[in-house]
Amino acid sequence: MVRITKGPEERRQEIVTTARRLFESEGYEKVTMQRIVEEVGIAKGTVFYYFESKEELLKAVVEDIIEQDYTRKQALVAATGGNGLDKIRTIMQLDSMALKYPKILESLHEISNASMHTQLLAVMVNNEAHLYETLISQGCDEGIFQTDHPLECAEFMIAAMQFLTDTGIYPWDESDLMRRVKAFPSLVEAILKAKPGSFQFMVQGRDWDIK
Amino acid sequence: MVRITKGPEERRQEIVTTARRLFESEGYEKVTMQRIVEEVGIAKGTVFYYFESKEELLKAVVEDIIEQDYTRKQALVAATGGNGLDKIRTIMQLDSMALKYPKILESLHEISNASMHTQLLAVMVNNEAHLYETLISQGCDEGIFQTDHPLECAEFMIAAMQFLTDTGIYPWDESDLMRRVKAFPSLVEAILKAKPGSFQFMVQGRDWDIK
DNA sequence: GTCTATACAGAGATAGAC
DNA sequence: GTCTATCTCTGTATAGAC
Repeated sequence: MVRITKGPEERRQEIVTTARRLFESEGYEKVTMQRIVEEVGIAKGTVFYYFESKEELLKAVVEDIIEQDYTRKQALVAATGGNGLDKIRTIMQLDSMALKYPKILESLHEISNASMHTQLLAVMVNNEAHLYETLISQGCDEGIFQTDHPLECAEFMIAAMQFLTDTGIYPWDESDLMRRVKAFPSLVEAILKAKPGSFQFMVQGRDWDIK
Repeated sequence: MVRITKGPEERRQEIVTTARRLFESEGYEKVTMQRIVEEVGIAKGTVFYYFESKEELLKAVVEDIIEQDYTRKQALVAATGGNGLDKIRTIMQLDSMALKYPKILESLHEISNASMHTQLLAVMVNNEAHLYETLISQGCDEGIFQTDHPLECAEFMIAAMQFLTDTGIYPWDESDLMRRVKAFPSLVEAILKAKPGSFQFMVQGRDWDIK
């Protein structure tokens, strides 16, 4: 058989990218190592040369997703002007966009995806919380928010909102989703002691109202 | 070989109980069907007669856990007097007890357990939220809380608190856990617009302060 | 250092006898 | 309703070619 040698970083990234695509579209448990190596066009042993196990590969994929997402958001925040609320609005709206598109297949409620989703969620909470913390602190300085625990506020809100709306984690009813998203603004405003209506943007421009 | 026939419900429950014990102590993914049937003392085919797949068996186990937990809490609430806050305190303290003991083995942070934990968490949120909703509404009537969304408040708080403190879901640092739990009272008070200090009991009588 | 090819124990699942 | 026997295919390990 033809032997193709590539630089180690290139090959590694190739595996991660392919695995990510397959995991995202068909679920971690359903995708076999066999399938991955066929798609990449390498031998089975090669994957195990780069990653000790399937779980290690999953970790790498999760890091890949998080890193990409985080970088994009941080750049966006840096490029955005305005007060803390304006900046939070910017990244929150980015989230709602990102949530819609690539989840079509995922939302086939598979328990099989749970390991991947949970890990993703946990790492995301860790990362995003620090981003939000900065913006919440800024808002406190500007007098539009008020809290003694900006980081914990951020973690609390992100964890709850992600968990309660991600249909990849659990097949929530559509009516449950609507109900929850409609309540989010007042909940967030209560936590941050923000002016009523500040977070109303969270339910606007969405299909929640129409359905 | 000896052939033992039992009533279908008895046998089913026997399988669920054994599977639950093994899943809880060693993790869902690590426990094989082979292991389960050996422990129960039946043939492999029998399990597949009762449950279509290993995942179906997991569902049954999760329901078993939730049901037991929910029944106990509901009875406790019914037996407790006082206002909404008193009752919430009662079940919240029950939680912290339940969390401590049977998790010793689980807290070996295994990705393998994620599917089970996530499912458990989601079903628990669904169930407990309704319990808390009643108590929050009662508190609103009594003038000690204030919210337009008692159910969504409940879901939000339960999801966030469980997710951020369950080391079976993700191996959080101990310092993260302490930090978060210490912030919970003021976050919950903000959401429910309760009197400052109302939920201070959440951090008392715990080991958080000592460590 | 990179990679292929192949081997293998053990997993979840199934068919059909009892 | 329960058993045994058996199937397929998985994740993983490894020997050795380039």
